[in-house]
Amino acid sequence: MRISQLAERTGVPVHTLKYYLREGVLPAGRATSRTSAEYGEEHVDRVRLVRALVEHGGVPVAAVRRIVGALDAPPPSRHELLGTAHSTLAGEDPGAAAPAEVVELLRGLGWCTWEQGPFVAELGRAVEAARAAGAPLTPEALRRYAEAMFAVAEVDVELALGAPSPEEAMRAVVVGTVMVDPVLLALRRVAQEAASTARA
Amino acid sequence: MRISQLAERTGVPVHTLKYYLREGVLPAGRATSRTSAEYGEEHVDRVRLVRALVEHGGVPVAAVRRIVGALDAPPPSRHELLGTAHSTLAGEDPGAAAPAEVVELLRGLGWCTWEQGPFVAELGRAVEAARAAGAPLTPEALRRYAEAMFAVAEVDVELALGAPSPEEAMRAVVVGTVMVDPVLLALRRVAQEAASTARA
DNA sequence: CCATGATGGACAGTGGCACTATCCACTGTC
DNA sequence: GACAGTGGATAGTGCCACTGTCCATCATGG
Repeated sequence: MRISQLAERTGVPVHTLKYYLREGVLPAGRATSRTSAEYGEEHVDRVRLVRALVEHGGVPVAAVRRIVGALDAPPPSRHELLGTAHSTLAGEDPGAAAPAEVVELLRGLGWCTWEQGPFVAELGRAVEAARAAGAPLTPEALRRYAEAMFAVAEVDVELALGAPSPEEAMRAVVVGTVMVDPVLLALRRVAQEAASTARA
Repeated sequence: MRISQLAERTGVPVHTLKYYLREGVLPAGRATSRTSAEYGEEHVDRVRLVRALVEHGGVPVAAVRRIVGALDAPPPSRHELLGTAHSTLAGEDPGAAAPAEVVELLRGLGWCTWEQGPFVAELGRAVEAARAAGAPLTPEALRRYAEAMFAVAEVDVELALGAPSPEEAMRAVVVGTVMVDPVLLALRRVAQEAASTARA
């Protein structure tokens, strides 16, 4: 199919598709001449993925480029799959070391995590910011939040392990992580109403 | 204290403080003359809150105005507190009705929720977007995510109920909801590593 | 065979947003 | 009484995701 048909199929304007091609988040079609190229179903999927990440996931286009790059690269073994996915999603440097409270929390929970990794540092920043804003985030509350999110992560891991191929697993981790975040936050709000009602 | 001292205390440039005054997210100081005003500790707290919401919470300044407006308004009874906080945080219209799957899920969980509310609709959109992006979000996985987030919400509600005053409770709900979101997402990533390691 | 319109490519422009800079009249302070 | 600080207004900056314009080239219907 030609670019105008790809635009029609996906509902994305031709101009935006050209922009995606320029930015490297959409692979070029198979050139049939110097002024035309052929696009396939994989391009439709890719466009849908990019739109979802940018629009609903709030991911910057530069990060989308890294993500789709990771999806296109030959996926490593399942062991390093999560590491590859995470380093793709983190992108930034850790910046500061994790505060003692966070490290202690993780150790107390018995989690085997990479304490120098970007997400532990990110967690430290987030906790600090919440406290600075005046949120009543006690260590006990944090521990219970962590246990709940461990249950979430177990589902994540099972979904990834259930994927038929390494490619699918990679997609499950990366897309699942980014796109399920808003689902979890919406569930949290709805659950707050339910929990509040249950208390009354 | 004067605006320059407020800037020094908070680390926010005077120009930005003037911008916050213009945008109505920072109340004016007590005018001591036509060219000077006196700011107090409550202004320091407010600036820290605004910075935290904008910088770490990614909240647009227009939404911050609504949030601080809700914090300043005399808080209603504890029963309607969550509703007030949520309508402040939602802002937007529900848009579309929630899909059948989501409504069914909530009923199956026995949650007493307002099915026409903005967050149920938001949840529907998020689920749809995740599926469109190719995330393997099975109904069973969604159910387990929901249960985990219910545990999160229980902590939220307890923190709010534990607040000494309605003002504090309002702050706990609004700030806690917005600023703890990044904490939860960071915990999810860290927990993924831990859960993945535990499986190996 | 040729007019017409689609295509790929380059590059500048748009709109939203969170600031940030400039300017001005005025005033508290040294 | 100089002078930096203040409030107020207006305009500009940088980032980012597009979006509009222009052009040479090419596919295709009449």
